[in-house]
Amino acid sequence: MMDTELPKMHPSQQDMDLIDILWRQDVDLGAGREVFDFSYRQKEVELRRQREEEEEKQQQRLREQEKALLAQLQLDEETGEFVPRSAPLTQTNTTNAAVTQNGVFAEQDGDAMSFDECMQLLVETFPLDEAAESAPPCLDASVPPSTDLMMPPDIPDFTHDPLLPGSLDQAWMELLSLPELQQCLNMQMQESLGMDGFMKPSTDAQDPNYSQYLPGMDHFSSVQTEVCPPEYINTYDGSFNTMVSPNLSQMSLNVPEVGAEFGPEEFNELFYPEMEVKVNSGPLTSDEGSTVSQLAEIPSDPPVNPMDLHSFSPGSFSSGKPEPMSEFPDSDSGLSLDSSPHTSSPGKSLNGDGYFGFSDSDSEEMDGCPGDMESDYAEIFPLVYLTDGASQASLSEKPPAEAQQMKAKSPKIEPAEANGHSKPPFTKDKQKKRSEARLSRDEQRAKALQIPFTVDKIINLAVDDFNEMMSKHQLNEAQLALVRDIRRRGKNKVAAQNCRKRKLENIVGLEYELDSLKEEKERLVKEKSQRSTSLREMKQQLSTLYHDVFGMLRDEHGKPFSPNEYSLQHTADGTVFLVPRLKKTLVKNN
DNA sequence: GTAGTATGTCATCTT
DNA sequence: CTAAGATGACATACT
Repeated sequence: MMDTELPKMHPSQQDMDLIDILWRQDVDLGAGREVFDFSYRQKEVELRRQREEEEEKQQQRLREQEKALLAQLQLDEETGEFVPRSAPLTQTNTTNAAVTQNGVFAEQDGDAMSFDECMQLLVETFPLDEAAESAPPCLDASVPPSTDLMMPPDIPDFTHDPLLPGSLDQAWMELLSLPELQQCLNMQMQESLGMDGFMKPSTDAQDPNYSQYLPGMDHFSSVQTEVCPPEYINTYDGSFNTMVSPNLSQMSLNVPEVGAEFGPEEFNELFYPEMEVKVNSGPLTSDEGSTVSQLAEIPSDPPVNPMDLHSFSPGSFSSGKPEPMSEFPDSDSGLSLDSSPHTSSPGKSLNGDGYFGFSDSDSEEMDGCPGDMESDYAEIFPLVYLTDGASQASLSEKPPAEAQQMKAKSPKIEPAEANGHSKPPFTKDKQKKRSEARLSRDEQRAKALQIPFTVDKIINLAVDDFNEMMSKHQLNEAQLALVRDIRRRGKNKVAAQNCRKRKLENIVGLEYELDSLKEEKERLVKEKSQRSTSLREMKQQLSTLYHDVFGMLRDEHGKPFSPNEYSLQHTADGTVFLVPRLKKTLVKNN
């Protein structure tokens, strides 16, 4: 709810600005308001580039914001469902949160100090040994999961983020300043880190999907449930659960998120110098040994960077072996999902039937083509992936499901999935999702038949190149037919888009023409009126002149001629005759 | 539930 | 004649 609204705010504002600018430009160019639309269209080509740049910047900013907010947003949804809402908080959300939340939040400001103090206290209270057991475990657990699970999802976002490091920092600071976090820290300190009995299963908060999709992570979830105190979970659940290892304190919970973006090492250096030592140094004791070991394995590899993603060639992914970790479809979808609030999508937790779309569709998809789809997408539509960050994330989750639909040819499946998410967090992206799904449909078909080309190539290659490409591979009838269909559909799709665009432009052009004609008509009517008036005046003058001249004429007796009996007529050469009316009529009659 | 819109797809015509 | 493009008509999804 909040998330959808917030993002829109910025765009609208910017859009308005942009429109304003464009309009002003048009005005400068002499376009009137009436013709604004049309001129706008006509200059579209010229302005498009500019607009796109603007939009891209805007989108990036949006993504940043969304990303920063995602966690909290998720929190809202999930908490709303499962737990007393603890408040996530971003500048934008703060207002709402403050209203809905209890007094705890009122104290947000000035919490930063408490956090530092907490850390200090923690260090003091728990020598390295203990820290290794308690705090470090949290970090470890949290970090690894984030890197492991979230890597794919984060990547897209991450690619965007580098440009705006500030946002991350800000989000971080916000997280750190969270009252819950502080509270947790305090509690943790008080209770010491011996959280053994602490945790009780709050799987609700936890995202079952991860375990489902990431076999390796199962133990994580279990560990979480055991270790994490319900209160903590409740407060943080949402995005945090999914992203962070549960066993950690709030702090740890937050950590993973950051770690995912910065990489564990960086994160540790920044916020947990001491912790870092422990984590890195040590085999983790406690019940999470397994997790720890995983962590160790999963090292503090910095999250994959954008370039890395790019480097992934479809071929490598589509090699055909489903690799649970790297290839996992979830990773793809998760890729988008994790970073986005989706991870915490309420639907999942509530229904418990696993990730929306992933459960069934994934399995199906898997059989046909191990989840390399996404990777392929990344290659085929790199821009989309790299530029679309958050929104894309939401999109990516759907494709599988939709693809399934397509396969089954039963669009009705979607509603069922929709149920899965009682409320899709990012409905605004649905269009994109849809289009993406469309593309993925052919993609999936191609995958299913193991067609060795990308849909992109199939569609966009020139005839000669296409034929050459086809000749290099032995394809069976079905494959050939599919390739032809894909090419035909792809080209027709583009043609349809062009056609519609043209039609729209024609309509706009005709509207403009209509306006022009109306204006001209008005002008002509006005001109006619003026000329009519002028003519009347001239007639009047002529009449006056006539009477003056006629009145000055005298016959041989010095008497004026009667206007009833005579009239004045003039010839082309300017000669004027006095013609008897009767005579004239007689002449005429003759 | 309906109307309007956007988009993909197919059939057909045109280039 | 074929391929590609253009376009009307239809289906579907979404708002």
